[in-house]
Amino acid sequence: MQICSNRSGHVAQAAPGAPGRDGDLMSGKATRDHIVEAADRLFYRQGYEHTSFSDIAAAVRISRGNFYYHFKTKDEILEAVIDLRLADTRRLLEQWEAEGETPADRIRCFIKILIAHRADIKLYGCPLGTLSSELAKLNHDAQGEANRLFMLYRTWLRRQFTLLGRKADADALAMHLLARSQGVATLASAFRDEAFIKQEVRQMCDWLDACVESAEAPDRRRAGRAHS
Amino acid sequence: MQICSNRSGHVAQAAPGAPGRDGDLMSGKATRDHIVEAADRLFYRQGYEHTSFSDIAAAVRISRGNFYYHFKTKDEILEAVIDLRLADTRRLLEQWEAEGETPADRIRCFIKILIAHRADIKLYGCPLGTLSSELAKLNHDAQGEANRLFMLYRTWLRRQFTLLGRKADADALAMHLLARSQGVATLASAFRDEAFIKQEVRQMCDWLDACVESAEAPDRRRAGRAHS
DNA sequence: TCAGAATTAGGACGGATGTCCAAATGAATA
DNA sequence: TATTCATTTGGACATCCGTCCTAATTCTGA
Repeated sequence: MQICSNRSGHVAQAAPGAPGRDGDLMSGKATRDHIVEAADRLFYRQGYEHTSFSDIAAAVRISRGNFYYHFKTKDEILEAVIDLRLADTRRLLEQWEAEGETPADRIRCFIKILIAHRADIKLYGCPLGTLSSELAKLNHDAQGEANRLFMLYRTWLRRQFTLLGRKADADALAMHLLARSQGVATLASAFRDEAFIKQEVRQMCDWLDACVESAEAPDRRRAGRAHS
Repeated sequence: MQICSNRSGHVAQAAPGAPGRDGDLMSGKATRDHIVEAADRLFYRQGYEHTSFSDIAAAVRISRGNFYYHFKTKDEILEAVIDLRLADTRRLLEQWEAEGETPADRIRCFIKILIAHRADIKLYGCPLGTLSSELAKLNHDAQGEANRLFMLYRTWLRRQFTLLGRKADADALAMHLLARSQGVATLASAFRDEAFIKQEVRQMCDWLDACVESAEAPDRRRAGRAHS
């Protein structure tokens, strides 16, 4: 669900007094990071297969041949991009963990990420879902790695729902919420409709409130209708 | 939502006494249809960009050069595939219209298509959603045409919800249901989980029942919680 | 300052792709 | 049978892609 780079700085170890455009002076390790960041953005916006080495090279402003020094194959770049996203996601989840006081608050953080990234979602869909389905069609080896991103959110949400008092169906609730987010992203992108995102986010928040209610009063079966 | 060819026959004008495998004798127009059908299936399973002329040619068992006679460009094949899917979808919707006695029954037909095609969805996702997001990333001209597929379902569902007595929010309900279907397909494919499909379909049916209830008793605001 | 390592640039390569064409084949008609 | 048209074939083509190599450049430490 995170949209590309919510990493802190751009240059890891910025060289002193580098004038002009960003990344003029990049010391060793930084170039690799630049490549991965540019690939991350391009894979999201254009798709993995439709992004060529030249595209990334042009974005980072290095020569095409330079890639071979940092990555042997295109698959290695994909792997690095996925690792980057995994790390970013872990950081994001930790942040929510720290910010939200109650489990419901934290889940709301998850839901509201659709709002925060609505402009990108409208144009490019969800970075998780679109990458996952592309790799599925390519029968790509990294498919399993990419789906670990989904798994990260799934287990995190499951824990939140468990803490909420819905231990029995915590995983089902996590999957349900993930699916709804995915669906919202897909349709918002297809219809280029940001308002739909807001509308559905409101409903998901309402649904979450109902979950909390039914967890607090487990004998009250009526509220379970929303999610058996 | 329809999964590839639910068309009636395979060969349009079958030559008499054609033995062996299907499509041995194909008379003129039939070859074009064969190409489109094979492309339909391959675009769904491998994606549009990742499917080459050679792939389709091998599937139809014609020479690669033969394409130029039937289609000038690859885009033209895509266009034909989308047109085919549009026609199939229209036929499907008409069928549901005839089969279902109540609007709720007809909407249930829509929901249950996830069950009917769960094996394909698990492997390749939803043909609408995956094509839509692929074309979005390619910035392909046919993107608008592809999204007319979504529009077909949207307007059909909207009409059903209107007939159900939910005229005010019929479109929102239609979009909501479309989004949930998309999300279910995406996650079922990512996690290779057919059981999840069944589980979510059950919930969608429950949700539909709640919609019917709240439509029959519009003063009863409590039920609206499921979908404000 | 200078040698050696790290990094980058530029291009060669084989293969695959979409496009396009001329010749061959087949079917139907006169 | 001879002619005409529709259909199919196999391959040429220019281009792009991922990969890989070598030479140049830059950086680093003694």
